[in-house]
Amino acid sequence: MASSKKRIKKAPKTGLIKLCMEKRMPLTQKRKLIISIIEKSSGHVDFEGIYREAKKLDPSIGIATVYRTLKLMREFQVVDHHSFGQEHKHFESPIKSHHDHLVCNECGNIIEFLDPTLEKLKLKIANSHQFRMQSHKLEIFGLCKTCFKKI
Amino acid sequence: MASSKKRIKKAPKTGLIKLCMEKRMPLTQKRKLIISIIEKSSGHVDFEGIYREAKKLDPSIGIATVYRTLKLMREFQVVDHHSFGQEHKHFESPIKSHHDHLVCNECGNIIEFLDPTLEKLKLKIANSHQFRMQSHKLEIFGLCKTCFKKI
DNA sequence: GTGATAGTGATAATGAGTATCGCTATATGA
DNA sequence: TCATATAGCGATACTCATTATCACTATCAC
Repeated sequence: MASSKKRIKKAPKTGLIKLCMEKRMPLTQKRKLIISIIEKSSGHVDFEGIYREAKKLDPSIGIATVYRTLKLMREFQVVDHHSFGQEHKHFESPIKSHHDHLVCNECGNIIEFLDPTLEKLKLKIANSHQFRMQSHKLEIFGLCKTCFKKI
Repeated sequence: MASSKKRIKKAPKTGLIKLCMEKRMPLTQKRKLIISIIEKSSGHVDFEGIYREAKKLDPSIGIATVYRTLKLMREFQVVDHHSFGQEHKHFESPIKSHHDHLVCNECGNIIEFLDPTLEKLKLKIANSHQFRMQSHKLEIFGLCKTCFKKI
């Protein structure tokens, strides 16, 4: 019967853990471990990376705990997650010229637009980072005219 | 033994089918059906929508054929597919302020950037469509400095 | 026609993510 | 200090979208 605490209530710890406490997300040693991994990975980590690192630091940790903690963190809005892959794919003819999208969070409707200033700016930004642009994608999420009126 | 042709070589058909022929993608009746569904859906369709419509127009069509055709079309670059969901999630601390991403297609590295002009422009575009912006995401894909030099 | 080959539908397999279950650790109260 | 309630845990069963497999069919070149 060691004294491994599962529910921690204090400890002013690092920024992200502090944020979790402020948002009243219940913390445990395992959760703190996962949180610190996300925080330490100064840029971006995917599930695989988090799980591998967590397993290394605490081999007893289960895959479900990592998934659960990430889900919990999303619910408490203490992580952002970006997706660079594809999930809910929409197909369209490439005969149409390039355009970007306004996606309504309420009705799911998609409005296409093309803004020449924006296109130029994208290229300018890439160039300023000595980055060779091949493709690009901008999505603006929010409420369309109709849904905004309803709410 | 009806005369349902499976491999079509001519017929100057619609724009998207023409594009397929130009790119030498082998066409069949079933494939043409799927292609026409994508083309007709003037905006965006997801798999579910394509399959439902295809099944309605030709109940004998199998789910595998729809998946196969879409995959083939991607390989022949005759469709664009956008994803508004999330697949390969990257997690990061929200303590960091908003920023966009340059994603290297070669090494997978991600460069963060923030451009005030861009941020203003996003809002301006949303407003011009009477769209209430809640969040937004810009990703520029291409080659980072290092990978560009290598190639 | 005859074989060779590509396309097809049904279905098995895969894999990421989630739900379930029995067990453990913690907190609270007597 | 012990008892009980409850949250968290790991293992694993399960789900569901997508892909691979397989036996069969249609088409093409001859």
